[in-house]
Amino acid sequence: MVASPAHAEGLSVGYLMGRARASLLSALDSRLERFGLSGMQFAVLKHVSEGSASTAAELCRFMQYDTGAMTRILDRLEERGLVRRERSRADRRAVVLKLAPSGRAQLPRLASVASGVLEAHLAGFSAAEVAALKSYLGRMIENGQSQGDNPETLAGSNS
Amino acid sequence: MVASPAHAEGLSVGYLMGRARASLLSALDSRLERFGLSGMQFAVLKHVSEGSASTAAELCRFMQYDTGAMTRILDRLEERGLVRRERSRADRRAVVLKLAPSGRAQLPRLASVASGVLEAHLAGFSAAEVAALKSYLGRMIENGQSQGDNPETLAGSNS
DNA sequence: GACAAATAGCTGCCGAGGCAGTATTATCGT
DNA sequence: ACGATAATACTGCCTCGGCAGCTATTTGTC
Repeated sequence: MVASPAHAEGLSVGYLMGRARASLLSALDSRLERFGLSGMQFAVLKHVSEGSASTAAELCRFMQYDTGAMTRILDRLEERGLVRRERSRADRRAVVLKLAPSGRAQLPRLASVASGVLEAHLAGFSAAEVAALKSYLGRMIENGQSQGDNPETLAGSNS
Repeated sequence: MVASPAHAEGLSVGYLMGRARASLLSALDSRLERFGLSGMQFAVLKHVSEGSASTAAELCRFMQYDTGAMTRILDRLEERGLVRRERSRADRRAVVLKLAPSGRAQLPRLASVASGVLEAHLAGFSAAEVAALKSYLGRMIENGQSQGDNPETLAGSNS
């Protein structure tokens, strides 16, 4: 009755994604531990360094992250002297984020650790397989966005 | 030196997995909300019903879940009359989990909601693509297990 | 049989993310 | 120019998962 029962079997896709993500995250955290950083803190640092976002709000939109949590992460990064916060003069609500010298100095090492973790998890993957994986995940995200807003779209179909 | 730099670009695989999983989870939670259950509670209920695990400890191993958190989830499920806990007579430390009648009655509806959410996220996927996705995730998990234990395996390769 | 080690389940504590509320500043309509 | 609306960043509050510690029970060793 439903589209294809083969898809659903046991929600295993969800479990596998959770496990794979947890493995990636905990490996990253454990390898960054000796730098006193969490994976999330590193990710923020990296985005700031790449200029993906210049303010906290942009960063939150870009990373789909809570603004409160972001404030606290930036607190830590600023305490440790890795990031600087400056009130923007163009928009005095906004805080401009900049990499502090210490952050700039440490970033390459951190980035190499992080990419090492990812490489290890993708060991044995061909470039085409990585691309396929990314594309699948992207499609799932898109599907989820279409669905997430209108809860009545899916009715649970049958008994 | 390392396998392929192309893999690493921006850790995007990690981000995509996080987003895809978050989308799946939040959709499941929001659709289960009117039943007063979280996605995690449903997952436990389902495993109990399928006999994947008959005790809390087995359930924790099977789902890679914390024992303390499991206790609290089972508390809720028992309060709501969906699950029964019985001290095992064979091993008086263990608690045997059984689906209560109310749980058994509600499960089909819940399961159909859950599989609907998954189906929606996998809309447009062929069976082969779903299989490939699962296989990729499985391989990442395996790679992570080999690596997670010995942190010095990966040295961060280069600058 | 007695003692050590391991296991099941539970509890308190901690850190992190999500959410609501607040003060400040921008923007838009009129 | 003025007021309504929105946006930024920050702060408590809540919940949840992970961890350490605890008791009761089982298993293994001598």
